[in-house]
Amino acid sequence: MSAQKEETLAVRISRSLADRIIAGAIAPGTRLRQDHIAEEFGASHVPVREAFRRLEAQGLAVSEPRRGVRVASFQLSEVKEVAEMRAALEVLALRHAAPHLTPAILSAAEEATRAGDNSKDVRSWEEANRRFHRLIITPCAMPRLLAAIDDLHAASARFLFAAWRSAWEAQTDHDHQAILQALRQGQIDVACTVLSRHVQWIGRRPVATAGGDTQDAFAIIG
Amino acid sequence: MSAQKEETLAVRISRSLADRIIAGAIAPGTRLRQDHIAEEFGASHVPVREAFRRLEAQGLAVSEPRRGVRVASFQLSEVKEVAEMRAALEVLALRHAAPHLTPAILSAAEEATRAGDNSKDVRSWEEANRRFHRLIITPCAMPRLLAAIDDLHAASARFLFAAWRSAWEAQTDHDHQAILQALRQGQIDVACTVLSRHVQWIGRRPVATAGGDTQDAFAIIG
DNA sequence: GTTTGACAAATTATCTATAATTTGAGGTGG
DNA sequence: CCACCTCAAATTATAGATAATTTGTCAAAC
Repeated sequence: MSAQKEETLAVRISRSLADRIIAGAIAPGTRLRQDHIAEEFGASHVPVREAFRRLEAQGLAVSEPRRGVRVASFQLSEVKEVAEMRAALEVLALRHAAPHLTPAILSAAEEATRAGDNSKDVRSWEEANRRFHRLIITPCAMPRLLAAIDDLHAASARFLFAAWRSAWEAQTDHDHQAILQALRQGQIDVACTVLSRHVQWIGRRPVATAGGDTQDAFAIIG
Repeated sequence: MSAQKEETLAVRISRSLADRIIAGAIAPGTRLRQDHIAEEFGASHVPVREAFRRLEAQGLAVSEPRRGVRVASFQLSEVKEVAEMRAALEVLALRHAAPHLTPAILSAAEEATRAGDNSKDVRSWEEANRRFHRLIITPCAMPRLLAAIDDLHAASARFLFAAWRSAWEAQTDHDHQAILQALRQGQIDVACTVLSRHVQWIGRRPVATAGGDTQDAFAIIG
């Protein structure tokens, strides 16, 4: 057993909570009670509080002093903000990564695109989509930039799952194909332009609220 | 007295440590020992550990499980990375802020430029420079974006203070003036172009190392 | 003179118990 | 109905204890 692995308890707890928040398993606004969570993980409150600070930094939770920590809520304006930040940073990353892209990386990215097109549910589509984006930008070798983009992808996924919790129909991703084609032909500017537009495409979808009426939900589809 | 203010002890500790790390008062690589710091602040180790997680998220400290937390080190590649990220994100922010800029904001920014030009030391120059940049982008009203830019400014300041700890000679900032002029004339594209080049200008300066020889230090001057 | 090994000291990471403060809920009285 | 009081629950923080691990020292061996 063991599997202590070099990982601290706080990291494991924060990752586990992050997964649930992103998946929508814990609703926005829900209070995260340290003692309950500590009990759930068989831990004390100390690592739980550390996990809270990590979630806060990722923008997944908000802390009000003396009033505890809640799952962060989000609105349309935040979806737009994240989309534009992703566009700016992913384009920057792609420009640096482009000279280091190999045929092997590009075919792995193509495989990820196919996996996304054939996905039966949102979760596996999101996983494939994230894999595609990560593959083509990782060779930029800019750790701070990549970490920032990862956090933005987490936020994106949260929006997506909130809107498309069920009822997902995959469609072939022409943008991904266009990006790959441009990269293969060395047309970096074209690839960057398509990528920028791609991640800023915001889908809309009517969703039933708790009150019984429907209201539009928005998410980044790319 | 009191001044409990709505702030948690961990926040105060992390801010205090962040200031010292940015100012270069604690050298890169230095171990941050929780019990020592706890004693210094008259606190216990729990809020200190929370402060560490915050510093980690800001990129000012790195943590190795079971081996503690160290002040993050940095190299030229990281200076470049931060400069490019700042360029990408500040341009995005400026585009959104531009329509909301008022004459009052622009004259406050002009005042900040003058304050920078007349600064006698790096710290006050950095303060004025940061004020200028914050002023012209704050009206974008994108909290996540502004928070990300703030963190990048902290990293920038760290590079700057490491290279120009003493011996600072101020010079009139023509870029700031050009940006303001373009904004006044509604030439947003021009302002963005100048801003992008401006924050990517990396200064170089020979600095004496502990070993006795000199080596070049680099920093973002804008 | 290095290198190795053993042992002591320091440090991290965690738990448990406890105190102080604050929030929020509920009930009582005006 | 609203104001106010009380009280339970939760957060924030302290303190002390413990196991595991890292670090540092010092002497013996090569």
